[in-house]
Amino acid sequence: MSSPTQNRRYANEITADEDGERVSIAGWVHEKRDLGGVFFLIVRDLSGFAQVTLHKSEAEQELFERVKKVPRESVVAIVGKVKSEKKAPSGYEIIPERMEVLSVASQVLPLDTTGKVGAELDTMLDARFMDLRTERTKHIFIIRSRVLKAIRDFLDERGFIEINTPKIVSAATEGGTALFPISYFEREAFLNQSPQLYKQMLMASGFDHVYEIAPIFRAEEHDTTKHLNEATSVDIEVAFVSDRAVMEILEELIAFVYSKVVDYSGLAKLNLNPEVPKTPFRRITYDEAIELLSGEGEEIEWGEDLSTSAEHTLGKMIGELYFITDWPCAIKPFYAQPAVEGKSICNAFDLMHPRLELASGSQRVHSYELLKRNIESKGLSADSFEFYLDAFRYGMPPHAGWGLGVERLLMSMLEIENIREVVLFPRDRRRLAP
RNA sequence: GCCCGGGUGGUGUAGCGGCCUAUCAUUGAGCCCUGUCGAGGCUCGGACUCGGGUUCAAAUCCCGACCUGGGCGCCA
Repeated sequence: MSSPTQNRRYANEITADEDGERVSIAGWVHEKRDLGGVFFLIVRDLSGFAQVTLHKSEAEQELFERVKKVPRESVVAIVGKVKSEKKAPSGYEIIPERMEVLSVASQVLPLDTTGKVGAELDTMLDARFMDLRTERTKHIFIIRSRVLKAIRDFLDERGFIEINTPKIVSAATEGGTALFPISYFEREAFLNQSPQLYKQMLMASGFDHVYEIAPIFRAEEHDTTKHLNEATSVDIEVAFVSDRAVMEILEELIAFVYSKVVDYSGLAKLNLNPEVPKTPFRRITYDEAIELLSGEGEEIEWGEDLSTSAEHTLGKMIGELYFITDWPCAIKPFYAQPAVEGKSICNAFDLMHPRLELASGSQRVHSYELLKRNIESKGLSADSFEFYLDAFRYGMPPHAGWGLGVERLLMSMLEIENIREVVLFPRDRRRLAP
């Protein structure tokens, strides 16, 4: 006897046109509906659902009893004949000849996979393997995959080279966030907070368009719906261009990603109907942002970063994706290029969604002397940046770039409130397993 | 880190001093039913986070621990 999973088909590939043909499906027992004389077994696979139908009077008794007994969420392989049937949800059903139980599921289940009863996020994450069997969660991660593919397609198309930089780094970093220390043989090392220094060093190498999609680690003890301790960042760096050029790449990329998501049929399962944002995105300067906020009674002192409530207020006023440009250098990293030498405004920008910040970038300092001065003026030691600064001494072109949070992009596109929902196995202040 | 909430069957919830032998739904076990698609009907099983206190009486009030949701801060 052949393997029951040989020539296995997906549920949504089978059509009523195949009436009478023998097919093989495999998946999880989603639901069982026992009507007495007729029994329906709903089998779920990646593609969707297949209805397996048994009539008590026609089916082989032993098979009928076994099908009735198989616990929900068990893994089964079914071989049977396709029957065109208008009363079946997808226009066809399968009249089984064989059923093999490949794995019996224990009862009772840690959460409901049919969507009848909800589950709290914590319950979902504890039983993520099962949560992924629900339609909603499954589609979130299929969309995530499409988003990442769209990003790669877009950047590849424009001649970018994909790079991989180290995730274990020495102490020198751009500052700001706290790092996770790790033991590296006899030395202390850290998990990287961003590929910033490395992607910039590549600008000196002649690789003048690079991108990386990789994890970043932040040891902040933040406990919010939009922060993770391990996140995925899309970083690009481009030589011989200004901040304006990389802003254009960013907005076109975002629009392209949206266009690849809106035509995904699974969006219906999330009850979403997103629109592709129009480019170019609105641009306001930091000064204009402060003024707008002041008009709403929200006073930000010049030179201070925008508070969460300021971000929300601005977001409500603008109501779409927008850039904030011309930031005070004081609240941007040392590598942000001043608009005019010696001035306090930098060629730096943030890409904002009405609910949260998605990306930030800038024109970079490419002068060795200025960069060294900037590092020192931020209270950092130039010595520990030697490996980085060296790249600026032997021919560093002007360059610009940005970093985009994949999870934040996803949660904003899909109107998901908690960032943990768009990560398979999120890492936060408390969660280290699964 | 600060400030507010919340921990009740597997899951999601109601109850918020005595009416609790704790509600409802779903899940589980079993039975009836030949077209279900959140199937329907009937029977049964299953829970008050832990420790201390107040009280004649605690799921309910107080204290502590642990877990957890949100807002803010930090941060991207």
